[in-house]
Amino acid sequence: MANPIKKPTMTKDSLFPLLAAYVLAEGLGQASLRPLAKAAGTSDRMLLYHFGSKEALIDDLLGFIARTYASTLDAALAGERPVTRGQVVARILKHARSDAAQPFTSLWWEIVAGAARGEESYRAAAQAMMDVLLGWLEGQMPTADPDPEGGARYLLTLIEGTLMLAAIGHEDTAHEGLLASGLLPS
Amino acid sequence: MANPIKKPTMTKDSLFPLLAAYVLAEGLGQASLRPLAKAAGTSDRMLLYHFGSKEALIDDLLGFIARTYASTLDAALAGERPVTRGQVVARILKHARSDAAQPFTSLWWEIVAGAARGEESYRAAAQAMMDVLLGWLEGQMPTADPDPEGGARYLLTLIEGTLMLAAIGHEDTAHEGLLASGLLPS
DNA sequence: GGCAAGGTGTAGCGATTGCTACAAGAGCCG
DNA sequence: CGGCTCTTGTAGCAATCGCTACACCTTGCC
Repeated sequence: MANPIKKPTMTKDSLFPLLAAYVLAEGLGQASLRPLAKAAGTSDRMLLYHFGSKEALIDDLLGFIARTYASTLDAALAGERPVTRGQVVARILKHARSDAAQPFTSLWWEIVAGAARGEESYRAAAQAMMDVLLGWLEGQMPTADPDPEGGARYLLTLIEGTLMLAAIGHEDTAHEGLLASGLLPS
Repeated sequence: MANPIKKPTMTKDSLFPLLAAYVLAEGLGQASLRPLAKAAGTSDRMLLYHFGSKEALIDDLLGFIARTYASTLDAALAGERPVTRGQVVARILKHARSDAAQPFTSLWWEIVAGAARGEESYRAAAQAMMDVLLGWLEGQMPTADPDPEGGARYLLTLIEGTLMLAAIGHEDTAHEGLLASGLLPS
């Protein structure tokens, strides 16, 4: 019943950044307990002690990553409000293609795949991250935009399609599609 | 040096449909040799005999699935040529959301995730399937369309973004995005 | 018939998986 | 001090992984 009797040298919160770094670098497919533990400087035994099971660990970790995503976005996408929808799209795409965002982009498609397979925590994490991005888009829509809410959703759809095509090596197709959309200056 | 000395009761080509059915139902993550063999009515031993290694098996199987995708699309999407771009989008989305296409849609995101991680055969399969879809789109663009090639790429991007959002439970967002695009009748 | 070669089953190997049993250290409260 | 709970390490288990060694059977050719 009593709470903290001993100072733990290692808590969930201190583990999350290291675990997330490993998963971002190696992918969820490589996220077995022993490699994860090694990356976090602990043992599989302790990971299970803290999280109860691997499934719970992944759930928590996806939540952490989704939360981290929000602050990362804010920090990376600061700047004055764009004037056109095309500038909004260009800013997002430039960020998504940056080296800093690359590990996250790889992980993103694994999360989508898990969500598509019905894994609930994957779906929750994916939804949370899309909510963040959608919120950012809504806040960045040009002040003169006739339909900021619908426009943000339209741009989100287009952006995610672009990123998917880029992920499979169809970036040219995506680029030509964006040109044809009239959003980007030719 | 000589070729077929004995009639094999089981060839690669006779295995592909059963293997593909298993992967479509269970996902690539569950595609271990023994379950695959069981689904195909053979043994892990024989799968390795035919394909050499699991990696080669998956490579071949992804190729088969990509090839199958083409004929499936043709069969499912027959019909008279649409008059508007919106009708093209609506037809694809209706098909993608059908029960028949659901297993494939789940598998699709696993393939994308593999491609994003740099797996070459995943990327090849994903590119092949997008080529097929793009080709179909180009052939279905309205005859009066001012820019069929660019328009097809634009629609492809929008469609894939919509499917991704739907896969993670953001179908409402995608639908509102499509409405705001002006392609669909409200 | 004999022989070589392709095809197939059985058994198993070493590695890795998630997880657990057991014991021991560390700090608090009485 | 004595005990109590929290924390941690060591070992190990049953299952599964991809893959292989070995033996056997069939089949076609000479």
